[in-house]
Amino acid sequence: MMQESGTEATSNGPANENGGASVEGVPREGRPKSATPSAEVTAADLLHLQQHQALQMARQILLQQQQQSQSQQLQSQQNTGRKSPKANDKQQSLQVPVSVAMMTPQVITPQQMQQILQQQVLSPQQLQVLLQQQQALMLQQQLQEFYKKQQEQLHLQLLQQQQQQQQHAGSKQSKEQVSAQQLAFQQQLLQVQQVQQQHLLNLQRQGLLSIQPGQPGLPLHSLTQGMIPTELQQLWKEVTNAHVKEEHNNSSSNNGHRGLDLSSPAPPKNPLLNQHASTNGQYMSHKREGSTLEEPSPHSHPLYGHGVCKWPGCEAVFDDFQSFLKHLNNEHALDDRSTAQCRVQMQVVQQLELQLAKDKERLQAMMTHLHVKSTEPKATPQPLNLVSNVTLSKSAPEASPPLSLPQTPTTPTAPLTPLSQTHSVITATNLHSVGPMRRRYSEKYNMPISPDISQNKEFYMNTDVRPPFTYASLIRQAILESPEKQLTLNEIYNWFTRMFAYFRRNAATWKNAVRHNLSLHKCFVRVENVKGAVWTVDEIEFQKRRPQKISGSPALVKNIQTSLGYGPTLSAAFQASMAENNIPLYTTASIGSPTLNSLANAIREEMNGAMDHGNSNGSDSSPGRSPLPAMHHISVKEEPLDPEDHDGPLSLVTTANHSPDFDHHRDYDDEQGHDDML
DNA sequence: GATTTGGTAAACACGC
DNA sequence: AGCGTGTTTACCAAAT
Repeated sequence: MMQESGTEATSNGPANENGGASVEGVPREGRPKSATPSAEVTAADLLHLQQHQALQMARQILLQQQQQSQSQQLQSQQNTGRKSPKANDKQQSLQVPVSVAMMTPQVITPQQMQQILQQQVLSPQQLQVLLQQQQALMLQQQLQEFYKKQQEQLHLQLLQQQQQQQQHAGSKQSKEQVSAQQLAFQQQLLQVQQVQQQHLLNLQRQGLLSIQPGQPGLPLHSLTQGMIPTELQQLWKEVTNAHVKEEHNNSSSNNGHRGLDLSSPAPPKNPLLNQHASTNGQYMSHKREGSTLEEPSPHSHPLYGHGVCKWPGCEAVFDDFQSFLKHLNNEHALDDRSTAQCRVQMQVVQQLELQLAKDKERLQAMMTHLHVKSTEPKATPQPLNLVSNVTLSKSAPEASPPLSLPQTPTTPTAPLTPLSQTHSVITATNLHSVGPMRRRYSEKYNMPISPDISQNKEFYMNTDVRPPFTYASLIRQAILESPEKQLTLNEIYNWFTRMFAYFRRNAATWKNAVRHNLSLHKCFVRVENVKGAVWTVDEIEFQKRRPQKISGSPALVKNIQTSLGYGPTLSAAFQASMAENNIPLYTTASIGSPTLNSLANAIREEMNGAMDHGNSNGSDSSPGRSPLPAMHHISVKEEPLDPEDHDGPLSLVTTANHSPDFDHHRDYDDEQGHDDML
């Protein structure tokens, strides 16, 4: 395998040889090169340091403000405060209701919100608004403070530099150096300011910063809509975590040196804090799975976990179970408050049950629709992607091609990516209904299929249902899933039979189709190899296919691509070189967190959809915008300038050495004879 | 209704 | 000769 990629460069001329092309020579930044590197580095380092400092300060301010705003808001609501069992002088002195005063990370959990609700006569909506307000407020203040500080420090630094330079004022050379240095630094400053402004603007646009301190009832619709709940929680957790952290480690306050909270919510370092964070928030619990925290203790109690009292709103920490029991009997005895809390908890449970019932119902309806005889809806915990266009596939171990998109079929007649059944429930005969289903959901938005496949892998593997993807998509998927991003024809066959029960029949038919597609589509590039010929994917071409038609104007498409930097030239040389160097270009799968990826994907999907429907011919989103999803091995067929001409014979000599050493599993080819049903 | 796209079938060529 | 691979053409159906 490895030799293949290594040697193919020699064996195939046009495909790979432009690898050394100097496309990357394009300067990425417009930064003046005159400045000496060392000076730039120094400035950058300083800036970095100062950003850290500013961030820390911002964090501190945030924490203080958070406290204040929380206590203020809640005090204004009512004053029936109860002291927290937790040892926290500050907050005790504030005499704020326990559940809110202890704005530990769990504050976002429904239980606590509910408790606040019941304690404070707040409706859930009010509560939510309250939290959102606080969050927005904090963010705003934090950001502003941070930016202000950052700018101040930058200016300060600039001044210092100038002073230094004046002292040094000597030779002409050093003067030039100095001015270049200054220039670079000023540019940096400008850049920072611009980024800040943009950031604030963005936040404002999102509604994040639109809330003014005294302005009640401004929900963060856009925020909550734009962000996945987990992201929100993460964000909130980050903020509140910092809060706790600050309180706990006031002496050794060197912890908060992480990056800007907004962009890089890092997991808390302090296990204790994390433990707090996951105490009674069911959202967090799964994140801590596998840790020792989940181990059953000898003294197990539903309300006692990780050394913390899990009574809603109470996070009292106990070293031993006995003291917890004592606390439970004392603090949570049968009184009005506890009763009310219990009622609220019941409501929570009821809500959840209601939701569960609804989902079950939906599942039933879906299964009925799919003619699945499900004698019992074994509410398996969503083995397949039901709701999660956004939650990326569980990041399949293989670096599945990025750029996932909506697998929600848009057509009712779709073979439908199976929803909530396990393959064990569905038999081949049950779902065999699909005839010559030629439609191509995967193509609708240039939709790669990886999420669907990875999520419904089991299903497709075991159910004789035709996958709702085109051959081209499947072939591409097969190739991209391979470690080398290249497969022989036989390997592609094997992938098909391995991954899809459906393709274990009618081999002659679909194999022919596979071959046909490989030859027909420009996106599949045949590369000579020592061991024979392998097929690779030209991602650009793949993305190109659809929009060309949509836009109706190949020239326009080309223009756009060029303007986006993915013009044909680039696709030829750049891809090749990237592929050769095994550099992932812009694979969303390779960078960023899954959630961010999913966000990006969702956005991209939206854009694709919008463009698609909006027939904005110039918008052909995918080729340029979907950012070169996987520039895995890519070679380019001749004459890349002609998008439509795919009848020209390849310049590659087709000396197909079949790889005889490949494991031929022909397990499923026995039925080659009958090509029925298709 | 024309065009595009994908699926299927089939013929053909080539090399092993 | 048979098989696998690859190319190409033709036709049909669905979507645009």
